[in-house]
This record gives sequence, structure tokens and C-alpha cells, in this order.
Amino acid sequence: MGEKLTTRAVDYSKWYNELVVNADLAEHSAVKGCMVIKPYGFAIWEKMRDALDKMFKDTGHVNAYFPLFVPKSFLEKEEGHAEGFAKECAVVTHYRLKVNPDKPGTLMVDPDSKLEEELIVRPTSEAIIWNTYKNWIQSYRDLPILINQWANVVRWEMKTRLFLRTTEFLWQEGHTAHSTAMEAQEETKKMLEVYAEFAENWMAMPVIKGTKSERERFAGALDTMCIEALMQDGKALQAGTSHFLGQNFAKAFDVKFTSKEGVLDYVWATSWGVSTRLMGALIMTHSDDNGLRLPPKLAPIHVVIVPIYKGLEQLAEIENAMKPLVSELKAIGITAKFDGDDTKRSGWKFAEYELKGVPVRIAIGPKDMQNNTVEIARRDTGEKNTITQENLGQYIKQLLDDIQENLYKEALQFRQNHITPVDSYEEFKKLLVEKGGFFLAHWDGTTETEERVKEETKATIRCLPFNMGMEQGSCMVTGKPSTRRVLFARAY
RNA sequence: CGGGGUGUAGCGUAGCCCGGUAUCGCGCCUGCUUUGGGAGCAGGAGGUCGUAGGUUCGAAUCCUGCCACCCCGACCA
Repeated sequence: MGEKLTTRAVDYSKWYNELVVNADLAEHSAVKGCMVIKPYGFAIWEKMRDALDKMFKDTGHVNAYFPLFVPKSFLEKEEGHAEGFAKECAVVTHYRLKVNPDKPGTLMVDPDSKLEEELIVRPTSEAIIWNTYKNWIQSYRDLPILINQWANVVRWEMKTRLFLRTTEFLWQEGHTAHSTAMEAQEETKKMLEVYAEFAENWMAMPVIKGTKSERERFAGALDTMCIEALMQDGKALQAGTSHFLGQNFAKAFDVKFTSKEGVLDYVWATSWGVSTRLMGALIMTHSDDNGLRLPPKLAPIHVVIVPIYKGLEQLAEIENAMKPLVSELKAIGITAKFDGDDTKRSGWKFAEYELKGVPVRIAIGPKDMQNNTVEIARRDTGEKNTITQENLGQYIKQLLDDIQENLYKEALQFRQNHITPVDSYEEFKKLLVEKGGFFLAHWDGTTETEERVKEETKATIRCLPFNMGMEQGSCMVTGKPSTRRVLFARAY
């Protein structure tokens, strides 16, 4: 981990501020872990959401919506699930306020409005959804159910971090029900693949697919698969998870179906989700010291046109000259913005759009007007070229594709340089500090060893990667026999 | 919840030890000059110094209580 990257990690706050601010309502500490997503930041989220939503639909899923509140008794039903989430729940105990008789002008909770049963603001929706599925499923003919929900959830973490761990966050959660274990397992894997494809093709962020160790597994799941990404400061980030829930929730909520053969059995389940954390991942994967670098597929604005002019007449002249280009780009699906704001100087605009991560900038001034040229700058490399105005549309289309690909290549290169096989615990500890990134090491498969590593180094097992062959070896910590390497890293 | 620290303009700060009505930068407003990489100059607006009390002729400064926030640990997508 170089000095520069450390600095850059700190500076993310500046880029974040373009997109989002921490909620700071009346300096109330309770909402400081929440965030206000500004329009530009939300536009990026919408792009991500739309792309994912289409992928879900293309794989046979439909959207629905379930209640925000989960009765406490529902949450209790699946034991592992309940224990996993108990410590981070916001709880509704009353339903009414009244004017405080002792302190006029202030409100107090009306003690007469105490709820019989507390309501939990959903930290995730398995409980409320499985309580609903119970009524929807009787026969194998009712299966599978392939539902996704776009929603907000609340997890009252002790420590929050913008985008990566906010108290309230936006996400999607898929909840599916199947008649066989195999079908549910296939679904779990399928959705993980969808996430991986989205991360790599849309976010230009390479990920490692794998299975979580028992310790890191989702509360209530039999198996958790994940995609793990590497941030520029050498820390790993879990970017998405897909869980095989077995029959745990069906048993907890008594969801049975009659099979074709007339046998009564519990339903098999999966759940999977990604959140606004992905925006953090996007920023921390591609940003440089000048701000964001957005992959064109997720950029709200693809091209910004900055006029350089003296006087409003010249501005109007340039704007007119650029109108056909804006239309041409629009026709081929490229969003272009002409920034004719006369209250900002061109140099200011250059810096501003770099901060915002707009992939392509066109600058055009009197010289260009005379020569029938424009200056084109690409955000990823900073490269600037003066080119003729002929065929600009096609040129830009190609350029955007190049930028998308280049961002992925750069990130992949960085990650490849930061996957280090290690065979001794000493080497592991040394390189973890000096180099950072992912480490492939042998592990004896026990939770005790995993916990010891975490305690001593703050690194955890990110996953047991797919597509990694068996290999005889010995655990780097205990020396006990091991049949495969697993992926370690310090993580967010 | 334990240990440490800090509250001064929209933001970031100096002043506090050693009491005399608050400094500087960014931002904001006005004017002129500028405009091919976050403009320059001049003028201006904006502060119950976290809060309640105490000491004092006089408190941002000293004392006490309260509140809030930040950092380190326990939790975690």
C-alpha cells in the first residue's frame, strides 16, 4: 500500500460529497449514519438499479414490495437469523406522540400508545416475506416463486461509514422459493453470476467469486456465495451475496408444499442482494486524485461540452454550432450536456466535470470554430486531442467503449498485482501491512484459526474462491493439512 | 458501554495557559478587469464564542453541571 493510495482513500470524502452528504438533521446523532443522496449521485444509483433490474427480469424474476415493519415474533422464528440480526435492529414500540404537558411546545411519546408487540424496522426481509409465502404456497404448481424487492433497510451498526455501512441503505433483495434443493442451489449460483457480470461489465470492477466460510455466512443460511472486489487502498470489499437458505426458513415459517408425487415437503429457499454499497465500490475502484472516473455504462452524463468564449454572442454562436452534435449523440444513446453556464469559468468547469467523473469532455472555442475542430479529453487517461468535427458521433461512441474497457483493464491489472500466494504466517503478516490486497493461503478449515487470524492481523477469509483447484498443503497458521487455498484480506 | 480529545460565521480555523467584546482562509454579495485548466483587484454582509449557572467592574478565556461531536476498542452488507 503506497503512500499515495492511503492519501487517496482519505480524499474519497471529497468525491463522496459530490454525490452524497451525511444526514445532519439538527445535528442529531441518530441520523448521522444515514445519507442524503444528491441528484447526481442518485442518477448513478438509478443507472445501476435499471441495469440490474433488467438482468433480474431477463432471468425470470419479478418485482414486488413487502412491509417495512417486521413483527418481532416473525424475526424470532428462524433462530440463526434472529441471533444474527438482534444486535442491530431499530425497534418501534409506540405509535403516537402527544404534547408534553410539563414542557409546552415539545412532544413526548404517549405512554398509552404502547404496542402489544414491538415492530422491527426491517434489517432484511426474509422473515416478513416467508411469513407471506406461507400463504402463497401449497403445491409444486405454486413453485418456483422468483421475487425481487427494491427497498430500504435499516441496520443499527455501531460504526457507520459513508456508502459502505450506513444505518439506512437502499438495496434490492431477491427471495425465491423452490421445490428442490438442487433448483435452489442453481438459483443461488445463477444470481451470483448475475452480480459478477454486472460488476465486471457495467461497473468495470473485477470480482472474485466464491463461497463464504462458516463464520462469515449469512445468519440463517446453509451456504453464502459472494463476489469480492479489491479497492485501491488494498482493502477488500464484499460487493454482493447470494444465499442458499436450505429449508431453514420454510421450517421456521411452516411453508410446505405437496410434490407431484403427493409427498409433503418443506420449500427450498434462496435470497440475494446488493446495495448502495456498490456506489462506494465504484468510487473506490476507479477514482483518481482528480475525482471520480465513471465507467460510461453507468455515467449519468457521457459527454460534457464546455464552450470557451468571450461575450454572450460568441457563447450563443458556439451553442448553435454544437446543437446538431448533441442531437446526433442523443440519437445513438449518448447523453451529452452543453454547459453554457455564464457564471462559471471554463477552467472551473473542467475541474468540476472531472470531479464528477464525466467520461468525455469536449472543449470548443474561437480557434476550433475557425478550424472546424473540437478538443476531446478522456477522463480515464486525461489524454487530450484536437480533432475535426466530421463524424464526431461515431468517434465518441467508440471512445466511450474504449474507456469502459480501459477502466476494467486497469482495475484488473491492479487486482492481479495484489493477489499474493503466501505459505507462511510470517510472510502473510508482513505483506499484509506492506503490500495489502488479497492473499491465497492454506487454512485448516477451522473457525478457531480463522478467528485467531482476524484477532492478530485484522484480516478475514473473504471467500473460498470457485475455479481453484485442489492442492495439498498445510495451514499457514497451524500447519495442519489443507486441500485448498482460500482468499484472505483486510476488508471494509 | 470503557479510555482519550474537541465544541468560535455556511465550512475550516486563531485567540484560551496570562480575562478588556473575536483572527485568518474558503464560500457568499456588489463593482470593474478577466475568460484555452478551479481568476485578479477593491468594497461589503454574516458570530447570543455548544449550553446553563458561578467568580469578576468586565468572561470565548477561570470554575461547576449538562449537551453534542470526533478518535481508539466491542458489532457488521
